[in-house]
Amino acid sequence: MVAAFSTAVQSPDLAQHKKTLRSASLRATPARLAVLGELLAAPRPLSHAELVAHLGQGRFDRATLYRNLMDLTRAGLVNRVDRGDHVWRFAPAPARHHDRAHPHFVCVTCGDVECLPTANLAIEQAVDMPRAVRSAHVDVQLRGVCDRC
Amino acid sequence: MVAAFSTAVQSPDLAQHKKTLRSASLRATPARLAVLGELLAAPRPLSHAELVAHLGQGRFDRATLYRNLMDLTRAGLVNRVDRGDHVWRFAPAPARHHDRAHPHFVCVTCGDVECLPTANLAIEQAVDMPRAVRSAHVDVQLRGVCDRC
DNA sequence: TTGCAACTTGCGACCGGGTTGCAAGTAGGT
DNA sequence: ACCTACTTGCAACCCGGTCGCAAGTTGCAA
Repeated sequence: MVAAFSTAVQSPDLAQHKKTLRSASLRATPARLAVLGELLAAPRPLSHAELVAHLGQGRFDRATLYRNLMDLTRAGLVNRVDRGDHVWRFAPAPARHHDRAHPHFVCVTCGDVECLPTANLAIEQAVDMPRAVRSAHVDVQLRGVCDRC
Repeated sequence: MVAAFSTAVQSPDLAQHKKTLRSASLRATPARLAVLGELLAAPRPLSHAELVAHLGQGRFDRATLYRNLMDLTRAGLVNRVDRGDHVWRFAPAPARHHDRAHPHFVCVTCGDVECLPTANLAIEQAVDMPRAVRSAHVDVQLRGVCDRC
């Protein structure tokens, strides 16, 4: 009964996150749910250290949090980004529309990544450019300070 | 006389590097000259660890090499770049033509940075884009694999 | 509901890049 | 040649990132 009760009162979010994990073939463990929930609730990408500060107070080990971040990243539920300060930050993966190439706006202050519409960028080709550029095999990043920062 | 002799036979490069350092208000110490020479001779940006491997064999301390890399970077003679693998790499600063904005091609494999002509990139503006993009306060990076890699 | 294999966790330890304090040594202007 | 400010070597430290292992959980299947 205790188990049944606690299941009944768990927040809709928690149930949703559980589904998300299971559909990614990941077990829904407390640590995993906490990590996912924390990342989804955070206003910006969190570093491993920040996550440890939030969830590590005797609740979860830093190695556990680290491995969960890796699991979520490998599963594609979370993106690992580098703001440029040599610290990995983790953000929930945005809705999948990455099948088609498009430029990204990367905030150099908060590390946030924003997708820009494909139509808004054009590159004139020239023969002396790297092959990767000519064949459009590049990730286009506009790096600057976002509106919030 | 010994001093005079060794000065006489020093390579043209060495003399040039000495000038470079002095014009940047940096003392021309052996370690500094070695670091600058190594970076200029290298075909690609070197990490601190690589530099230690090349020059550290009993010749210079890793802290010394580290501080010299920092000094050169601060002085603008060297650029510190991040390939994305969380290791700083140092490359001699290219001839200054960075007064006007232009896109960069960053090789995600070797870390090399190449400047592209301004005219070859055009960004269509839209009202819902970040202010930084609209005001062109962004560094445009095309990230891919360069021709050599 | 129970059983069990596979997966997770906590702990402890390690690694390596990056960084600093301090005392001894050196570059270079005068 | 001299003197001062800048450099060096050494030794240590910090911290993010990782891993091995034994104990604890999860969730499929019976």
